[in-house]
Amino acid sequence: MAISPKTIGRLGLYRRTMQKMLADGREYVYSHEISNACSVTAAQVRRDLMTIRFTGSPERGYSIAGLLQSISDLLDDPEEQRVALVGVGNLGQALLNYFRGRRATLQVAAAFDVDPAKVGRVIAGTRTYPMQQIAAVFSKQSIGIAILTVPAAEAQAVATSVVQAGARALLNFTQVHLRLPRGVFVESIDFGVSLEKVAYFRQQGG
Amino acid sequence: MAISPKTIGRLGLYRRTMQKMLADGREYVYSHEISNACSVTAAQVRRDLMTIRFTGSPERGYSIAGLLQSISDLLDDPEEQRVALVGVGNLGQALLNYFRGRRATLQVAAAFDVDPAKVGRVIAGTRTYPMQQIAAVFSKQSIGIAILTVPAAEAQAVATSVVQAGARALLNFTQVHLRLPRGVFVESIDFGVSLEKVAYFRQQGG
DNA sequence: GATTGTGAATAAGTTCACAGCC
DNA sequence: GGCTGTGAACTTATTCACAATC
Repeated sequence: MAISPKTIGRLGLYRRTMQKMLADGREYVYSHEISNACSVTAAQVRRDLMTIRFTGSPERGYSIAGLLQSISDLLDDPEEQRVALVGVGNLGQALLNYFRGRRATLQVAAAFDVDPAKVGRVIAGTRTYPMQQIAAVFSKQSIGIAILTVPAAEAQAVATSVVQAGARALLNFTQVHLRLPRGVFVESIDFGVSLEKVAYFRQQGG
Repeated sequence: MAISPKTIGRLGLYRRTMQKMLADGREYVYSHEISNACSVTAAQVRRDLMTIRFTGSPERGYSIAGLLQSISDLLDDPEEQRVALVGVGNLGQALLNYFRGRRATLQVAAAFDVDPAKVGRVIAGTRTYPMQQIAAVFSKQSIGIAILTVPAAEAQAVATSVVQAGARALLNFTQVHLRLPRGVFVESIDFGVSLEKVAYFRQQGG
Protein backbone atom coordinates (compact mmCIF):
# COMPACT_ATOMS: atom_id res chain seq x y z
CA MET A 1 0.00 0.00 0.00
CA ALA A 2 1.50 3.28 -1.11
CA ILE A 3 1.07 6.27 1.17
CA SER A 4 1.21 9.75 -0.28
CA PRO A 5 3.86 12.30 0.73
CA LYS A 6 1.14 14.53 2.09
CA THR A 7 -0.17 11.87 4.40
CA ILE A 8 3.36 11.03 5.51
CA GLY A 9 3.94 14.68 6.37
CA ARG A 10 0.75 14.89 8.40
CA LEU A 11 1.51 11.67 10.24
CA GLY A 12 4.79 13.24 11.33
CA LEU A 13 2.78 16.15 12.68
CA TYR A 14 0.35 13.89 14.50
CA ARG A 15 3.22 11.98 16.05
CA ARG A 16 4.67 15.13 17.51
CA THR A 17 1.30 16.04 18.98
CA MET A 18 0.90 12.55 20.41
CA GLN A 19 4.29 12.78 22.07
CA LYS A 20 3.27 16.03 23.70
CA MET A 21 -0.04 14.59 24.87
CA LEU A 22 1.56 11.44 26.18
CA ALA A 23 4.04 13.58 28.11
CA ASP A 24 1.06 15.42 29.56
CA GLY A 25 -0.20 12.10 30.90
CA ARG A 26 -3.11 11.70 28.51
CA GLU A 27 -4.16 8.29 27.26
CA TYR A 28 -6.82 8.79 24.61
CA VAL A 29 -7.55 11.39 21.98
CA TYR A 30 -10.43 12.16 19.58
CA SER A 31 -9.92 13.04 15.96
CA HIS A 32 -11.25 16.53 16.51
CA GLU A 33 -8.59 17.16 19.13
CA ILE A 34 -5.82 16.15 16.76
CA SER A 35 -7.57 18.28 14.17
CA ASN A 36 -7.39 21.24 16.50
CA ALA A 37 -3.77 20.73 17.42
CA CYS A 38 -2.56 20.33 13.84
CA SER A 39 -4.89 22.48 11.75
CA VAL A 40 -6.15 19.58 9.73
CA THR A 41 -9.84 18.68 9.49
CA ALA A 42 -11.11 15.88 11.69
CA ALA A 43 -12.22 13.96 8.61
CA GLN A 44 -8.71 14.24 7.23
CA VAL A 45 -7.25 12.89 10.46
CA ARG A 46 -9.58 9.90 10.41
CA ARG A 47 -8.82 9.31 6.74
CA ASP A 48 -5.09 9.38 7.42
CA LEU A 49 -5.39 6.96 10.33
CA MET A 50 -7.54 4.77 8.12
CA THR A 51 -4.77 4.57 5.53
CA ILE A 52 -2.37 3.27 8.16
CA ARG A 53 -5.15 0.99 9.44
CA PHE A 54 -5.14 2.41 12.92
CA THR A 55 -8.50 2.21 14.59
CA GLY A 56 -10.07 3.80 17.63
CA SER A 57 -13.37 3.47 19.38
CA PRO A 58 -16.33 5.84 19.39
CA GLU A 59 -16.22 5.58 23.15
CA ARG A 60 -12.78 6.88 23.94
CA GLY A 61 -11.26 7.81 20.61
CA TYR A 62 -7.72 6.69 19.76
CA SER A 63 -5.11 5.32 22.12
CA ILE A 64 -2.26 7.80 22.16
CA ALA A 65 0.42 5.25 22.90
CA GLY A 66 -0.94 2.93 20.25
CA LEU A 67 -1.08 5.64 17.62
CA LEU A 68 2.43 6.74 18.46
CA GLN A 69 3.59 3.18 17.99
CA SER A 70 1.76 2.74 14.70
CA ILE A 71 3.11 5.94 13.22
CA SER A 72 6.62 5.11 14.37
CA ASP A 73 6.38 1.62 12.93
CA LEU A 74 5.56 3.17 9.62
CA LEU A 75 7.95 6.13 9.56
CA ASP A 76 10.98 4.71 11.29
CA ASP A 77 13.00 2.22 9.36
CA PRO A 78 13.58 -0.97 11.34
CA GLU A 79 17.28 -0.44 10.92
CA GLU A 80 18.72 2.88 12.01
CA GLN A 81 19.01 5.36 9.17
CA ARG A 82 22.13 7.45 9.08
CA VAL A 83 22.27 11.00 7.80
CA ALA A 84 25.09 13.30 6.74
CA LEU A 85 25.02 17.07 6.49
CA VAL A 86 27.15 18.76 3.87
CA GLY A 87 27.97 22.44 4.38
CA VAL A 88 28.45 23.59 7.96
CA GLY A 89 27.56 27.28 7.54
CA ASN A 90 25.01 29.06 9.68
CA LEU A 91 22.19 27.04 8.22
CA GLY A 92 24.10 23.78 8.56
CA GLN A 93 24.89 24.50 12.19
CA ALA A 94 21.30 25.43 12.90
CA LEU A 95 20.23 22.08 11.49
CA LEU A 96 22.86 20.15 13.41
CA ASN A 97 21.53 21.71 16.59
CA TYR A 98 17.97 21.06 15.57
CA PHE A 99 18.55 17.37 14.88
CA ARG A 100 20.90 16.83 17.79
CA GLY A 101 19.83 13.94 19.95
CA ARG A 102 16.66 13.30 18.03
CA ARG A 103 15.19 9.86 17.60
CA ALA A 104 17.93 7.29 17.55
CA THR A 105 16.59 5.75 14.37
CA LEU A 106 17.42 8.84 12.35
CA GLN A 107 20.79 10.17 13.35
CA VAL A 108 23.08 12.79 11.86
CA ALA A 109 26.28 10.80 11.88
CA ALA A 110 28.67 13.11 10.04
CA ALA A 111 29.12 16.61 8.68
CA PHE A 112 31.31 17.84 5.84
CA ASP A 113 32.80 21.21 5.01
CA VAL A 114 35.52 22.76 2.90
CA ASP A 115 36.72 25.07 5.67
CA PRO A 116 39.87 23.61 7.30
CA ALA A 117 38.95 25.48 10.50
CA LYS A 118 35.80 23.39 10.80
CA VAL A 119 37.19 20.05 9.72
CA GLY A 120 37.99 17.79 12.65
CA ARG A 121 35.80 19.75 15.04
CA VAL A 122 32.73 18.30 16.68
CA ILE A 123 29.81 20.68 16.09
CA ALA A 124 26.57 20.08 17.94
CA GLY A 125 27.69 16.56 18.63
CA THR A 126 28.60 15.77 15.05
CA ARG A 127 32.12 15.32 13.73
CA THR A 128 33.10 17.38 10.69
CA TYR A 129 35.09 15.83 7.86
CA PRO A 130 36.69 17.33 4.75
CA MET A 131 34.70 17.06 1.53
CA GLN A 132 37.26 14.69 0.05
CA GLN A 133 36.21 12.05 2.54
CA ILE A 134 32.57 11.93 1.50
CA ALA A 135 32.94 8.62 -0.30
CA ALA A 136 34.91 6.99 2.50
CA VAL A 137 32.74 8.17 5.38
CA PHE A 138 29.41 7.48 3.65
CA SER A 139 30.54 3.97 2.97
CA LYS A 140 32.06 3.24 6.37
CA GLN A 141 29.09 4.68 8.27
CA SER A 142 26.52 3.39 5.76
CA ILE A 143 24.92 6.77 5.30
CA GLY A 144 21.91 6.81 2.98
CA ILE A 145 20.54 10.32 3.48
CA ALA A 146 22.22 13.67 2.88
CA ILE A 147 21.24 17.19 3.87
CA LEU A 148 22.61 19.77 1.43
CA THR A 149 23.42 23.17 2.87
CA VAL A 150 26.21 24.27 0.56
CA PRO A 151 26.42 27.39 -1.62
CA ALA A 152 24.46 27.23 -4.87
CA ALA A 153 27.59 27.07 -6.98
CA GLU A 154 28.63 23.75 -5.46
CA ALA A 155 25.23 22.19 -5.07
CA GLN A 156 25.10 20.01 -8.17
CA ALA A 157 28.64 18.69 -7.77
CA VAL A 158 28.11 17.86 -4.12
CA ALA A 159 24.76 16.23 -4.83
CA THR A 160 26.30 14.06 -7.50
CA SER A 161 29.09 12.98 -5.21
CA VAL A 162 26.88 12.08 -2.25
CA VAL A 163 24.68 10.01 -4.52
CA GLN A 164 27.76 8.35 -5.92
CA ALA A 165 28.78 7.69 -2.33
CA GLY A 166 25.50 5.94 -1.59
CA ALA A 167 22.90 8.55 -0.65
CA ARG A 168 19.42 7.56 -1.82
CA ALA A 169 17.52 10.54 -0.43
CA LEU A 170 18.39 14.22 -0.19
CA LEU A 171 17.05 17.15 1.74
CA ASN A 172 18.09 20.04 -0.48
CA PHE A 173 18.32 23.53 0.98
CA THR A 174 20.01 25.10 -2.03
CA GLN A 175 17.95 26.91 -4.62
CA VAL A 176 19.45 24.74 -7.33
CA HIS A 177 17.34 22.24 -9.21
CA LEU A 178 19.36 19.06 -8.89
CA ARG A 179 19.75 16.55 -11.70
CA LEU A 180 20.08 13.10 -10.22
CA PRO A 181 19.47 9.51 -11.28
CA ARG A 182 15.94 8.17 -10.93
CA GLY A 183 15.26 6.47 -7.66
CA VAL A 184 16.93 9.18 -5.62
CA PHE A 185 14.31 10.99 -3.57
CA VAL A 186 14.82 14.74 -3.30
CA GLU A 187 12.89 17.08 -1.04
CA SER A 188 13.76 20.71 -1.63
CA ILE A 189 13.24 23.54 0.78
CA ASP A 190 13.46 26.83 -1.05
CA PHE A 191 13.51 29.87 1.19
CA GLY A 192 13.21 32.34 -1.64
CA VAL A 193 10.12 30.74 -3.13
CA SER A 194 8.57 30.34 0.33
CA LEU A 195 9.02 33.99 1.17
CA GLU A 196 7.62 35.06 -2.19
CA LYS A 197 4.60 32.87 -1.62
CA VAL A 198 4.04 34.37 1.81
CA ALA A 199 4.37 37.87 0.38
CA TYR A 200 1.90 37.09 -2.40
CA PHE A 201 -0.74 35.72 -0.08
CA ARG A 202 -0.30 38.62 2.28
CA GLN A 203 -1.46 40.95 -0.51
CA GLN A 204 -4.41 38.66 -1.16
CA GLY A 205 -5.58 38.15 2.40
CA GLY A 206 -5.37 41.77 3.41
CA MET B 1 -8.89 35.32 -10.46
CA ALA B 2 -7.48 33.26 -7.63
CA ILE B 3 -4.17 31.52 -8.24
CA SER B 4 -3.31 28.46 -6.20
CA PRO B 5 -0.32 28.33 -3.85
CA LYS B 6 1.16 25.58 -5.97
CA THR B 7 1.08 27.68 -9.10
CA ILE B 8 2.52 30.65 -7.21
CA GLY B 9 5.38 28.48 -6.00
CA ARG B 10 6.14 27.23 -9.51
CA LEU B 11 6.00 30.72 -10.96
CA GLY B 12 8.70 31.72 -8.46
CA LEU B 13 10.76 28.84 -9.78
CA TYR B 14 10.20 29.82 -13.40
CA ARG B 15 11.18 33.38 -12.62
CA ARG B 16 14.49 32.28 -11.21
CA THR B 17 15.14 30.21 -14.33
CA MET B 18 14.19 33.12 -16.56
CA GLN B 19 16.61 35.38 -14.73
CA LYS B 20 19.38 32.90 -15.32
CA MET B 21 18.51 32.54 -19.00
CA LEU B 22 18.25 36.27 -19.49
CA ALA B 23 21.67 36.68 -17.89
CA ASP B 24 22.94 34.10 -20.37
CA GLY B 25 21.76 36.37 -23.15
CA ARG B 26 18.84 34.26 -24.29
CA GLU B 27 15.65 35.87 -25.56
CA TYR B 28 13.09 33.13 -26.05
CA VAL B 29 12.28 29.86 -24.36
CA TYR B 30 10.00 26.89 -25.07
CA SER B 31 7.80 25.27 -22.45
CA HIS B 32 9.80 22.06 -22.63
CA GLU B 33 12.96 23.94 -21.76
CA ILE B 34 11.38 25.44 -18.66
CA SER B 35 10.04 21.98 -17.96
CA ASN B 36 13.55 20.62 -18.06
CA ALA B 37 15.05 23.31 -15.90
CA CYS B 38 12.40 23.07 -13.18
CA SER B 39 11.28 19.43 -13.17
CA VAL B 40 7.74 20.27 -14.07
CA THR B 41 5.97 18.84 -17.10
CA ALA B 42 5.74 21.03 -20.19
CA ALA B 43 1.96 20.85 -20.05
CA GLN B 44 2.08 22.09 -16.49
CA VAL B 45 4.26 25.01 -17.51
CA ARG B 46 1.86 25.98 -20.27
CA ARG B 47 -1.09 25.63 -17.92
CA ASP B 48 0.60 27.87 -15.35
CA LEU B 49 1.41 30.52 -17.93
CA MET B 50 -2.15 30.28 -19.15
CA THR B 51 -3.46 31.08 -15.68
CA ILE B 52 -1.44 34.28 -15.64
CA ARG B 53 -2.53 34.94 -19.23
CA PHE B 54 0.96 35.02 -20.62
CA THR B 55 1.16 33.87 -24.19
CA GLY B 56 3.94 32.80 -26.50
CA SER B 57 4.15 31.82 -30.14
CA PRO B 58 4.62 28.39 -31.67
CA GLU B 59 7.40 29.92 -33.66
CA ARG B 60 9.75 31.10 -30.96
CA GLY B 61 8.13 30.11 -27.70
CA TYR B 62 7.89 32.61 -24.86
CA SER B 63 9.72 35.91 -24.54
CA ILE B 64 11.98 35.59 -21.52
CA ALA B 65 11.93 39.29 -20.67
CA GLY B 66 8.17 39.40 -21.07
CA LEU B 67 7.60 36.37 -18.91
CA LEU B 68 9.91 37.75 -16.25
CA GLN B 69 7.90 40.95 -16.28
CA SER B 70 4.56 39.17 -16.09
CA ILE B 71 5.59 36.98 -13.18
CA SER B 72 7.05 39.94 -11.35
CA ASP B 73 3.92 42.00 -11.92
CA LEU B 74 1.98 39.23 -10.28
CA LEU B 75 4.28 38.29 -7.42
CA ASP B 76 5.72 41.64 -6.46
CA ASP B 77 3.41 44.00 -4.69
CA PRO B 78 3.32 47.42 -6.38
CA GLU B 79 4.40 48.95 -3.10
CA GLU B 80 7.51 47.59 -1.48
CA GLN B 81 6.79 44.91 1.11
CA ARG B 82 8.82 45.04 4.27
CA VAL B 83 9.86 41.99 6.23
CA ALA B 84 11.15 41.46 9.76
CA LEU B 85 13.04 38.48 11.11
CA VAL B 86 12.60 37.50 14.73
CA GLY B 87 15.28 35.34 16.31
CA VAL B 88 18.84 35.92 15.15
CA GLY B 89 20.31 32.50 15.93
CA ASN B 90 22.22 30.43 13.38
CA LEU B 91 19.12 29.92 11.30
CA GLY B 92 18.14 33.56 11.51
CA GLN B 93 21.57 34.66 10.42
CA ALA B 94 21.59 32.20 7.56
CA LEU B 95 18.29 33.67 6.37
CA LEU B 96 19.49 37.26 6.74
CA ASN B 97 22.43 36.39 4.52
CA TYR B 98 20.22 34.55 2.08
CA PHE B 99 17.80 37.44 1.68
CA ARG B 100 20.44 40.14 1.76
CA GLY B 101 20.19 42.47 -1.20
CA ARG B 102 17.41 40.51 -2.84
CA ARG B 103 14.73 42.17 -4.90
CA ALA B 104 14.07 45.65 -3.58
CA THR B 105 10.35 45.00 -3.42
CA LEU B 106 10.75 42.44 -0.67
CA GLN B 107 13.24 43.66 1.83
CA VAL B 108 14.25 42.45 5.28
CA ALA B 109 14.10 45.75 7.11
CA ALA B 110 14.67 44.72 10.71
CA ALA B 111 15.70 41.85 12.96
CA PHE B 112 14.84 41.19 16.60
CA ASP B 113 16.52 39.19 19.32
CA VAL B 114 16.55 38.81 23.08
CA ASP B 115 20.34 38.65 23.28
CA PRO B 116 21.73 42.06 24.37
CA ALA B 117 24.98 41.20 22.58
CA LYS B 118 23.11 41.13 19.26
CA VAL B 119 20.83 44.09 19.80
CA GLY B 120 22.08 47.22 18.11
CA ARG B 121 24.38 45.31 15.79
CA VAL B 122 23.93 45.24 12.03
CA ILE B 123 23.93 41.61 10.89
CA ALA B 124 24.05 40.87 7.16
CA GLY B 125 22.97 44.42 6.49
CA THR B 126 20.02 44.32 8.87
CA ARG B 127 19.79 46.19 12.16
CA THR B 128 18.86 44.16 15.22
CA TYR B 129 16.39 45.50 17.77
CA PRO B 130 15.30 44.21 21.17
CA MET B 131 12.06 42.23 21.28
CA GLN B 132 10.36 44.97 23.27
CA GLN B 133 10.50 47.21 20.23
CA ILE B 134 8.54 44.93 17.91
CA ALA B 135 5.40 47.05 18.07
CA ALA B 136 7.25 50.33 17.55
CA VAL B 137 9.50 49.17 14.71
CA PHE B 138 6.78 47.27 12.83
CA SER B 139 4.63 50.33 12.92
CA LYS B 140 7.30 52.87 12.02
CA GLN B 141 8.69 50.76 9.17
CA SER B 142 5.27 49.45 8.11
CA ILE B 143 6.34 45.85 8.24
CA GLY B 144 3.68 43.37 7.15
CA ILE B 145 5.62 40.11 6.99
CA ALA B 146 7.52 38.29 9.73
CA ILE B 147 9.97 35.41 9.63
CA LEU B 148 9.91 33.39 12.85
CA THR B 149 13.18 31.75 13.85
CA VAL B 150 12.83 31.70 17.61
CA PRO B 151 12.94 28.71 19.98
CA ALA B 152 9.75 26.66 20.16
CA ALA B 153 8.95 27.83 23.67
CA GLU B 154 8.60 31.44 22.54
CA ALA B 155 7.01 30.86 19.16
CA GLN B 156 3.35 31.40 20.01
CA ALA B 157 3.99 34.51 22.10
CA VAL B 158 6.19 36.07 19.46
CA ALA B 159 3.73 35.20 16.69
CA THR B 160 0.91 36.81 18.59
CA SER B 161 2.90 39.95 19.18
CA VAL B 162 4.04 40.40 15.58
CA VAL B 163 0.47 39.98 14.39
CA GLN B 164 -0.63 42.50 16.98
CA ALA B 165 2.09 44.77 15.63
CA GLY B 166 0.71 44.52 12.10
CA ALA B 167 2.13 41.40 10.46
CA ARG B 168 -0.35 39.81 8.05
CA ALA B 169 1.82 36.95 6.83
CA LEU B 170 4.32 34.72 8.60
CA LEU B 171 7.06 32.39 7.50
CA ASN B 172 7.25 30.03 10.46
CA PHE B 173 10.40 27.98 11.02
CA THR B 174 9.44 26.73 14.46
CA GLN B 175 7.82 23.34 14.86
CA VAL B 176 4.97 24.94 16.76
CA HIS B 177 1.49 25.04 15.30
CA LEU B 178 0.56 28.70 15.64
CA ARG B 179 -2.90 29.87 16.60
CA LEU B 180 -3.58 33.16 14.92
CA PRO B 181 -6.59 35.19 13.81
CA ARG B 182 -8.12 34.35 10.46
CA GLY B 183 -6.74 36.37 7.61
CA VAL B 184 -3.14 35.92 8.71
CA PHE B 185 -1.32 33.77 6.18
CA VAL B 186 1.15 31.29 7.67
CA GLU B 187 3.64 29.20 5.75
CA SER B 188 5.45 26.71 7.94
CA ILE B 189 8.75 25.08 7.19
CA ASP B 190 9.23 22.11 9.42
CA PHE B 191 12.68 20.56 9.29
CA GLY B 192 11.76 17.57 11.40
CA VAL B 193 8.82 16.58 9.27
CA SER B 194 10.81 17.17 6.08
CA LEU B 195 13.62 14.91 7.20
CA GLU B 196 11.21 12.21 8.28
CA LYS B 197 9.54 12.37 4.89
CA VAL B 198 12.86 12.06 3.12
CA ALA B 199 13.79 9.11 5.32
CA TYR B 200 10.48 7.40 4.63
CA PHE B 201 10.74 7.73 0.88
CA ARG B 202 14.31 6.57 0.93
CA GLN B 203 13.11 3.21 2.31
CA GLN B 204 10.47 3.07 -0.39
CA GLY B 205 12.61 4.02 -3.35
CA GLY B 206 15.47 1.74 -2.43
C1' DG C 1 -25.13 11.26 22.33
C1' DA C 2 -20.85 11.75 20.62
C1' DT C 3 -17.54 9.43 17.95
C1' DT C 4 -15.50 6.26 14.55
C1' DG C 5 -15.01 4.32 9.79
C1' DT C 6 -16.06 4.93 5.21
C1' DG C 7 -18.68 5.12 0.60
C1' DA C 8 -19.93 8.79 -2.11
C1' DA C 9 -19.45 13.48 -3.60
C1' DT C 10 -16.67 17.23 -4.43
C1' DA C 11 -12.67 19.87 -5.27
C1' DA C 12 -7.99 20.54 -6.70
C1' DG C 13 -4.28 19.45 -9.49
C1' DT C 14 -2.23 17.34 -13.46
C1' DT C 15 -1.81 15.28 -17.90
C1' DC C 16 -3.62 14.08 -22.45
C1' DA C 17 -4.26 15.02 -26.92
C1' DC C 18 -5.18 17.70 -30.60
C1' DA C 19 -6.74 21.91 -33.33
C1' DG C 20 -4.51 25.91 -34.91
C1' DC C 21 -0.44 28.34 -36.07
C1' DC C 22 4.00 29.77 -37.74
C1' DG D 1 7.46 19.76 -38.08
C1' DG D 2 7.29 21.42 -33.73
C1' DC D 3 5.20 24.59 -30.99
C1' DT D 4 1.31 26.90 -28.23
C1' DG D 5 -3.30 27.08 -26.02
C1' DT D 6 -6.85 24.53 -24.13
C1' DG D 7 -11.14 21.45 -23.59
C1' DA D 8 -11.56 17.12 -21.82
C1' DA D 9 -10.01 13.19 -19.25
C1' DC D 10 -7.93 11.69 -15.55
C1' DT D 11 -5.77 11.40 -11.06
C1' DT D 12 -5.13 12.82 -6.43
C1' DA D 13 -6.76 14.96 -2.31
C1' DT D 14 -10.27 16.52 0.67
C1' DT D 15 -14.73 16.88 2.64
C1' DC D 16 -19.45 15.33 3.37
C1' DA D 17 -22.65 12.73 5.60
C1' DC D 18 -24.33 8.91 7.80
C1' DA D 19 -24.69 3.94 9.36
C1' DA D 20 -22.49 1.43 12.94
C1' DT D 21 -20.67 1.42 17.58
C1' DC D 22 -19.82 2.04 22.26
